[in-house]
Order: sequence, then C-alpha cells, then structure tokens
Amino acid sequence: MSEFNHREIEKKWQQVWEENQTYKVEIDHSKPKYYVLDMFPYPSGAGLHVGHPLGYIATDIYSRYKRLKGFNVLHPMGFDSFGLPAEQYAIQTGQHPAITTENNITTYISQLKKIGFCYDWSREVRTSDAKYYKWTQWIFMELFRSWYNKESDKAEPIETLYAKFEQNGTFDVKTVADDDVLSFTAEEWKGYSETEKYKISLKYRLTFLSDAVVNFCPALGMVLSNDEVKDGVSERGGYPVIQKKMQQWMMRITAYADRLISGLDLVDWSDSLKEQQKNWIGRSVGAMVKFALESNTDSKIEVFTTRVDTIYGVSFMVLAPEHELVASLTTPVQKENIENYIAETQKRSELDRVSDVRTVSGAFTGSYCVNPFSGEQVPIWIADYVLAGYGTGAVMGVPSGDQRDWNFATHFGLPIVQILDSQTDITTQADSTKEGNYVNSGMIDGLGYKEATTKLIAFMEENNIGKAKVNYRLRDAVFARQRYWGEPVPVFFSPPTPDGGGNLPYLIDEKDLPLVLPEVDKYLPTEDGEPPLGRADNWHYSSPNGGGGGLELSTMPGWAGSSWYWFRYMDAHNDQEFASKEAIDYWQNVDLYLGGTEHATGHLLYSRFWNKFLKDRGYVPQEEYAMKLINQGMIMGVSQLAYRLKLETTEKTDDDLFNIPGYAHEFYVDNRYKQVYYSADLIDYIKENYPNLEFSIIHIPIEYTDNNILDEDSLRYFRGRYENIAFVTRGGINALLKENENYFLETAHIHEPRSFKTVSLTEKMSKSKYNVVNPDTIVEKYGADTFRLYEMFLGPLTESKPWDTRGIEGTYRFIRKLWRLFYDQNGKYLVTDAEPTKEELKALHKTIKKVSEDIEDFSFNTSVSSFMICVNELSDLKCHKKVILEKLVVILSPYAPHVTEELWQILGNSDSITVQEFPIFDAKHLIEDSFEYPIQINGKVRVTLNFPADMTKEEIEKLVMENDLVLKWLEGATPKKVIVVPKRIVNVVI
RNA sequence: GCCCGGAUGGCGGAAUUGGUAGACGCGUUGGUCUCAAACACCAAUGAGGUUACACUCGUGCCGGUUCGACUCCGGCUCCGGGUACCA
Repeated sequence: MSEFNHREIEKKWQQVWEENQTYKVEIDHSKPKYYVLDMFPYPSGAGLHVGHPLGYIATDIYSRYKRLKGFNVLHPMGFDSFGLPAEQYAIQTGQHPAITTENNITTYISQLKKIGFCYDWSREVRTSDAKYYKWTQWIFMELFRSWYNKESDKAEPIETLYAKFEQNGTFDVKTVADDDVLSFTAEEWKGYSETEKYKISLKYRLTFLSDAVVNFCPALGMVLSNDEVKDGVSERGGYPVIQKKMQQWMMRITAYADRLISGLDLVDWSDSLKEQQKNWIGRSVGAMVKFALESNTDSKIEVFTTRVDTIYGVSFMVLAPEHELVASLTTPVQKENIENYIAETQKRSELDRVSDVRTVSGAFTGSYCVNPFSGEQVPIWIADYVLAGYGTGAVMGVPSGDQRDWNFATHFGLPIVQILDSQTDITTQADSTKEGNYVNSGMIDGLGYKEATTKLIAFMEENNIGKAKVNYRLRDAVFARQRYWGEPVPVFFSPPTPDGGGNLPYLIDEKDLPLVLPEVDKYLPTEDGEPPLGRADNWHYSSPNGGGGGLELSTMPGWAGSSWYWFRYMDAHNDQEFASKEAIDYWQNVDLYLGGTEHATGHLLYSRFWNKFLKDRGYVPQEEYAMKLINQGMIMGVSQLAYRLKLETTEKTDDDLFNIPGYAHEFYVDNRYKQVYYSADLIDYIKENYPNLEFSIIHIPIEYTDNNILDEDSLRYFRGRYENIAFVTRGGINALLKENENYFLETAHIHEPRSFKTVSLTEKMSKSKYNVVNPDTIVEKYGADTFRLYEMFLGPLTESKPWDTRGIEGTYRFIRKLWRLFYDQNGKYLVTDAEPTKEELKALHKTIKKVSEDIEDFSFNTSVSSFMICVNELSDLKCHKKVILEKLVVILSPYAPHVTEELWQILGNSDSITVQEFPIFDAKHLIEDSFEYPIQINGKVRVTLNFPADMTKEEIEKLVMENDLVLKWLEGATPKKVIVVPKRIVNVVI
C-alpha cells in the first residue's frame, strides 16, 4: 500500500487486532503489572460525542506506552448500565430498559472500536448483567453481615459483636452505631431471645434500615441522594423535591470517615480533589455539652461545639425548628408565636432558606436551660439557621465569638458577653479570635485557649456533663431508590405477627444469588405509592431453611455497581467469587485511574469506602484502590446563539411592527421574511428602546459560523428552514447604527460532562443545540489516528477546552507528512538503509527524550508538538533512513496505533509493533556544541554554555576569552550554566 | 462568605521551573503550482516604529526581590470549579 488511506489501514488493523486478540491480557508473573482504568461510562442514548474519548485516548496512550516499556498492562472497559435515563425512556415508551441499554452499549462499543483502543474486550463488564450484580448483591450481604469495631478500627463479622455483648454487654463496645442509645449488660444480653438479639444487631450492621429524612421527588416517584438534588429541585428534570421520612436502607460510610481522610495521604491525587473530599467529609473536632433544663434538670439538651472554651459567653440556646424537644419546651404563652414561626419556616422552600442567609429570624420558646459551668439561666430559642441534620440540631449561642450568634443576639436584644481580653469591638461585630486570656469565664479565667479547652473537657467528662467529640458533615448514605432499573436488594421481610412483631429484614440465602430483577408491566410506582417492584408477580422469597417473606421493593442506588467494578475486570467471568484470590493478588489495585472531577464527592468516596470494607474483611489487599488519579478536563461544546424576535408574545399592531427597527424593512418592504433574528450587538440597543419586545434564543449550527460571526449565505443555502429569516445587523437598521454589517452571535460554552450517571434528561437534547460533534464523522473523514492526536493536541489533559473542528487539519497534515517520509507523491518507496547523519540522530533522540518525559508527566499535548517538529525536521533533511524511521514509528505508536502498525510492516517487520521496546534516548546525540553554533537573535549573539561540574572558573574564563566573549562572574555563584553575550555585559550563573 | 484553580498574540496553547517570551497547531495575508479548484509547498504574522534595519513597549492590575521575573514575594481585579447559615 503506497497510497495513504486511513480508512483501509484502520479497518485492516482493527481486524487484525481482533482476530489475533492482540490486546488480550493474562496474569503473567514474569512481568510487572500495571493497571490502567477509565471511569466506565453510562451508555446514554446519544452515543459518544467528541468529549467522551479524551480520557480514553489518554489512558490508551499510557497503556500502550507502558506495554512497550515491558509492563503487563490491564486496560479494560465496561459499562455502568443501570441508570435513570433508560428507565425514563422505558416509562415513556414501555420498552424494557434492558433493551435500550443493550442497544446503547452496542453503539458505544462500535464507536470505541473505531478509535482503536487497546482494551481487552474479553473482560468487559456491565453492571446491569445478573452475572455482575450477583456480586454487587453479595457485597451488600457482606456489609449487612458486618459491624464497625472502633477499637480495632475495622469492619468485623457481626459474630464478633455478639461475642462482645455476651462478654460485657454494651460496656466497652466501641462502635460508631447508636452507641449512646442502647445499654445493656452481658447478663441481660444472654437473656434476650434470638430475635431480640437479631433486632439489636440490626442497629450495628454496616447496612441498616433507618427512618431517614430523605429527598423525595414526587414527580419522579423516587428518593434522591443529596448530590442528585440541586437548589431544591432534582438534578435530572428539575422537579421539586420535598423532605419526607421513609424507612430506608443506609450504608454506614461515616464509620470510615477518618480512614477516608487519612487514606488520602497514600494516594497521588490532585490537591484540589483531596481538598474537596476532606471538605465533604467535614471533620470537626469539638465537644458535646449537655445543658439541663431549668424546669426539669433530668432532661438535657445536647449541643455540639467546636469552641467549648467560649462556654461562659453563652447567652442563649437555639434549637432547629424541627428539634424533637421544641413542642415540650414551648410555654403556653409562647405557643402561638412558636407555631407561627414553625409554619413560616416550613413554607419557605429550601431555596429561600439558603439564598436568604442574612435575614435573622427566630422565636423564643419561653423555657430556659442552665449553663453547666456558670449555672446561669439561658433562654431557649428556635431559629432556622440551625439545621436539624447537623450535629445535634441545637447550638449554644456565643454572640461575642460567632457572627451568626452575634447577629441573632443583636436582633433580639440578647446580652453579648466578652470572654477573651483580646476581643475587640464586640459591640459592632463578633470576634472569633483564640488569642489572649479568658475573662468573665469562671474556672478558666486567665488561661489561654489550649489549656482552657483541655481543662473544660476534663471537667465535663468527670462530671458527666459532656465529652470531647468529633463530628462529621458526611452523612450515612441512603442505599435505596424507589425505582426499577437497578440491582434488587437481596433481602426479604418476615411476615408481621399479630403482636406487632415480625417484619424484620433477613438476607436471602447466598445460594439464591443473583436475585434477578423481575419483569413488571409498567416502570412506574404502584397506585399506592410503592416502588415499581411492587408490580412484580411473586416478588416473594421462600427460604430453604423454612420461612420467607416479601422481598425488598427498593433497588440499589446508581453508585452500587460502580463501587467495586475494578475488581471484576481482574477476573470478569468468575461465578464462584467476585474475583479470584490469584487475580486480586496479581493485579492488586489500580495504578492509574482517570475520570471526571464531578465524581469527587460521589463515586470516589463510595468506592473507596467499599474497597476499605473489602480489605477489612480480608478479600482485597490494599487500603486504597486508585493510587494515581487524574481528572481530565472537559471538552466544551461551543454553541452559537441568535436572538429571535418573539412575534407570538409581542403585542403587535401594524404600527408597532413598522416601528421595530429592521422589522419594517426586512419584513414588510421585502416580503419574503417571516421571522426576524437580531445580531447580538443590537440587543442592548433594542432592549433599551423597545423594552416590550421579547426574544428567544436559537441555536445556530456551528458549521455556519466563523467564531461568533454568522455565515448567512451558506446557512440559507444549506439549511432550507432559515430561508425566511431576516438577520438584522447594525448596518441593517436605518442609518442609525451603521458601523458593522456582520451578524454577531452569542457564544456559549456548554459543558458536556463525561460521566457515570450525570447524563441529564435535558442534556440529551444537545443534538438540537447543533453543537454536537460526533467522533464517527471525524474518524470517517480524518481517521482515528488524526482524531487521537488532535484530542491530545488540543491542550493539557486536565484543563477544559473548547472543541474546534477546524484545527484538526493540522494533525491530519502531520500524518500525511509522516507518510511522505516513506513514499513520495508518486508512490515511490523512499526508505533506505543508509547510515543516519548527526542531525538526523539528534532530531530523533530529541523527540524520544521529550516524548518519554511527556508521557510520564501526562503532557500529551506537548509531545504531539514534538512529533510534528521531528517530522518537519526529517522532511527538511530529506531523511528516509530505516534506522531513524523505525524508532520514530515505535515512539509514535501509542498515539497513532493504526498508521504506525502499517508503517512498521512497510519497513519490513513481520511482528507487531506492540512487542517492540520503547526506545531509550541516547544523550550523546543531544550534546549541544554551543561554540560551533551560536544562535543569532535580533542581531545579538548569545551563547549558552553547559559546563561539566568539575570545570574550574579559570578554565571557563579561558574558554570564554578564546571565543571572543565577555563574562562577568557573580559573587558566590557555582557554575552550572552560563549565558554570555559577546563584547557586552554578561548574565551569569546559577 | 469560605476552599481550590486560573489569567500569555485573532484562537487553542508552549516556555527545560529564575535565563533569547509567544514553541507547535489553527486562522489570516501574500506567493508558487493549476484552465480553475482541491492538495501541496514557500514567506510573513504580539503591538508601535522603519523602505529595511535600529529602537521602544509587551505575559490581568499595582508594588517588591534580583544582573535578570510569565515564573518568586506582598496587595488587588476578573474568570472558572467546589461548597455553604456546619455551630
């Protein structure tokens, strides 16, 4: 093949790879392993767009590079195939989500294969496949069978908890679960029935049922996680979300809060990502303090504070309106007041409460509690700035040290007490300093912050009025969704008994896994509000040990399947274990993980949690599963928008219309137009002068735009529907604004998140935004190699960047230029066996050096530049020498696998390029002889000299003088590199 | 508000980490080839200035350190992302 034809070359090699299973990988103890993982995609109906493959290309380059470096590389791909879009589609059309999903996956695979990735497709996983979710269910069961022992700081089988209860009762059992609630002795425990013991154990397991307040979305008929709710509406669809109490399966991720923080030290992730996770976990160290009620000293209000030291400055107590004690604390006099306030609060939507931070509101309950240190009387208020869901839902008000408390105190005329001598000006604002010594502070008067805190906590613990406590922002994760397209929860409920007992959750027998998702007639909730699984026939379990009951109707949330999938790739077809011990021992964990930053507080926390759990239970060896993580940036679609005059809503008489600028001329005088679009630079003018006109925003296909200027003629020519539209420019409006004839568009950058489950319903419509660039079209026209190079060339991997199709011509030219090192225009083979020259070797080795360094640093963009420079240099040198070209082709092969395989063969090699070794650069070809080649810039001659470390000052000076240069030394400098300028002054040394 | 990150030509972006700012590519302009186009090739392309050189200015803004600053330090402005009455 002497003619460059990317279509034939790519087809040929993709076929060869498939037939020979070139990229199939097996355990091979003779080689070091390397595991490269992409965050697997949710197969959306829209198929891949140009932004998706960015990360995949980067990992593919890295995988191929590592393979050439002698590693046994695991580089798999699969699909996170449970998810809402398929279910929504099923609700609308009645088509089974499995079918939609299957179709979408087929599209994805064919698109991915066209780009030439070196995945081992035999290891593909799909989370919605029963063979896969069998093990998701199994992990759920393991979590259910475990509790978190704070003493050993790991998860243990529930049996060890039973043993501890047997020995000591609740005494000495350190756990994170309900540890303050239950209290019994070993004797009492022994007296409990098995069912009672089981009931108690349910409170300690890592998956547990809880009456949680959840985000319920009536329109979607399901519960949403906090990250699925944005600004009080559902992230998908934007429907209203209300707070509702429901019994929910929960995951005790809070047990791992500390380890999720400390584990970050083990991994090579970006600081910003680590920071995000730390903030999300929100560890705050402080104390729990009990304030007894004045009316009933047995009853206490607990507050969490990070500043116990300010306890003597407490001048009021605030409860969340939802706090359970509010009703009993309210005195008859205040009853109406409080009830009004609560009603008021409930009326305000989440959005109002959040956006309206500044307004101070609250109500007095009429009751008082007692400051346990000063013995002072403290009035109890309620206010919506205190959140029921954080801490204890109660706050001690210290107006001198906290701005919100200060605002509250000032607004309601409560006293502001100075507690530190260093506090200044607390009459105008709070001062949260920790400096200075305490005043007005009883037992800590005169002390500093540290001693005071220690003393207070010791005192509280001694007198049982409080204790040191670490609080987290992180909540336990709701692990259930009231929807169909997810993993069924392998749990049944024992039948209720007449005395109100029963109805306890039990795991199904492990032998009955997978619990397969049943068929239903519709994918909507049932009439009485039960989840879709309520529609299934025989959704009931009969235990082989006798007994049984109705199966759980909720399914698992989207993140279940993605929280362990990297292990499945290690041994994708195992039906005895989630992955064999041998496979896990060999592959260990992921060396390089690449995906979008939007998973920072979702997937990347949950999956770390599951990994740690599996490690605790001895199934996997590593505390962290993703050693290096890179967040690739997004490729932004560019939308070009036009302003269309809304004739349908604009009041219009003929006179009005005639007065609209541009309109009269374009619409009336020239009768062919039916609509008017205004240039973006006119909008301000029109809005000012015709405030009653309304506009809608129209997407213009980007191929008819040149940046933000419309190519009106071709748009009209190629798109019939634009024929009747008048595009009004500044110049088109009388003579008033005659300064520009261009029709300007509004440019908008649209983020296209590449993700597991973040494909929103509205985003599906991006086809209609005319901003989607389909990779298939690009690959067809320019070839996969060009596409791969261009995506890398666009900019740094981790940055967001706008897509510009025009730029791809440059990389396309590069590939053709490369080809012409082998064949001339007439198809004549040019490659010779001649010895390379010094310059040729230098060009090659410079590139080898740069490219290896760049790949190690993930700077793929600059290495593409180096390739271009190298090929340009070799072209200029007319270098067609085999020894040079062979090495060039090998180092280029990770980036452009098809064309390099072809060229490799053309060079006379029978084996595949994949078995080659990545060339090592030879520094001797790079030595710069600066004296022979002075560089001339702007008429100045400057020379950079590199000296061996052992060269003395005198030797350097001699050298410089011999060459008619001037050199000035800096005091105390050690020569490493010298810049000299002839006959002028000199720069020196570092 | 708080926490991260960023700002370099018409555009995407380079700059060996303090040493010739603008690599590489796109776009634009001029030219060669062609009946013409496509492809390809050559040249120019930060701004001002000049016939051309010279020269001057120039990495968001103000100041500092240094022989030398896109790079380091102090103070701002704007943009992007995350998060939010978190006690």
